[in-house]
Amino acid sequence: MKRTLENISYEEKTEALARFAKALAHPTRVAILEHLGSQSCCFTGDLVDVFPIAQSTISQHLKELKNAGLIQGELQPPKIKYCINMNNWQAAKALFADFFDK
Amino acid sequence: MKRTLENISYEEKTEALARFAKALAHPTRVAILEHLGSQSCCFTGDLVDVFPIAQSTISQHLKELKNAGLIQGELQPPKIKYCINMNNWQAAKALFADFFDK
DNA sequence: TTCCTTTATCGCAAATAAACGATTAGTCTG
DNA sequence: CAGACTAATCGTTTATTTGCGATAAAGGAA
Repeated sequence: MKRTLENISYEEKTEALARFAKALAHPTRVAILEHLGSQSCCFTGDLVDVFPIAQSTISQHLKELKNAGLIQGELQPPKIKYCINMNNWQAAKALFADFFDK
Repeated sequence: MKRTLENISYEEKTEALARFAKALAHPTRVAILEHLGSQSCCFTGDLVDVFPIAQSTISQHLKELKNAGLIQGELQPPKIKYCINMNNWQAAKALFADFFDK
């Protein structure tokens, strides 16, 4: 990849939408968010119990969701409580709504 | 990947959302859809002119969008006219709207 | 049929993503 | 400080994605 000299650049909205979409591009991450939505918050350990995948894998998915800005973690020793980042969640919601309104 | 014995299965809605999201997970594909939305339809060749990427690359992106069901091609010799698949577009729209309404 | 135009596919290379087990890093409690 | 517990990171393997040029299809026109 990246074999072209110049990188194409798109509108910031386009890039942002693609970034959010990428975060949602894996069913496990969607499921995590759904779970998070219904509980409003939860701990990593809860997810490990819910989903039959390794703890490290879940941690990675959480990391990506965090990087995308869709969730945020709050230290609550000895656990970490993850919640949806409502600001960015609303931003994403608006982006998608806008996008599909064509 | 896929090193676990059993494949986890998710709700169909979850999978569907992830599939659509995957299709939107690349800025070029988002841009193609935006372009398609503003024109309602267009030809592959148009896109090659608009985006500074190889024709084969665009063809691949179109293929993925087609596989995801977001667009459809109509033979209009010697070209192919691509349009948004409104049925699936609306379905995707509803899925995302639902998802973000948490 | 042969040529021309358009688009899809093939084959390859490089980059990312996905998953796991093992280890490390934090943060209390005793 | 030592131990216990939770979650993140590391290192590896495998799969998927992205991109390109080159080639093949497909269709209509000459």
